[in-house]
Amino acid sequence: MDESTPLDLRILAAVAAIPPGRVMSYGDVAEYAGGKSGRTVGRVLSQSGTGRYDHLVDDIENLPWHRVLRADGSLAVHKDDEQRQRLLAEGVRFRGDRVDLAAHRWDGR
DNA sequence: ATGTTGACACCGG
DNA sequence: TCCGGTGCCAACA
Repeated sequence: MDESTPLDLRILAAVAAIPPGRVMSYGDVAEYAGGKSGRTVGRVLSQSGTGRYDHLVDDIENLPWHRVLRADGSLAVHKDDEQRQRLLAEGVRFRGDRVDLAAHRWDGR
């Protein structure tokens, strides 16, 4: 995955690489994928379900978008319900309405 | 070209 | 800790 790869694709690949039970913030993914800001990551994920990237990602239906959350551990505002269920199902611990980042944050290795 | 709009982040009160 | 304001980047109208 080098510089020639489109940013959108690198972001999707980074998300797809997050192991079950682990999470990354939008900013983390942006940095890991060589992007500029977390906003870009949020934009790509928001489009991942519209068919925009169906031709670029093999199993887009199975993209673990729920493992990406805000820097403070709070969930994506529009999909928070489903996101919480999916994370709980993977054993992710919550502190109230936020994920315990210290315990689940993935560094890409 | 110019303003608006987000699945964001950081800082100060 | 909660809330606003401010900075950001790219897509869109």
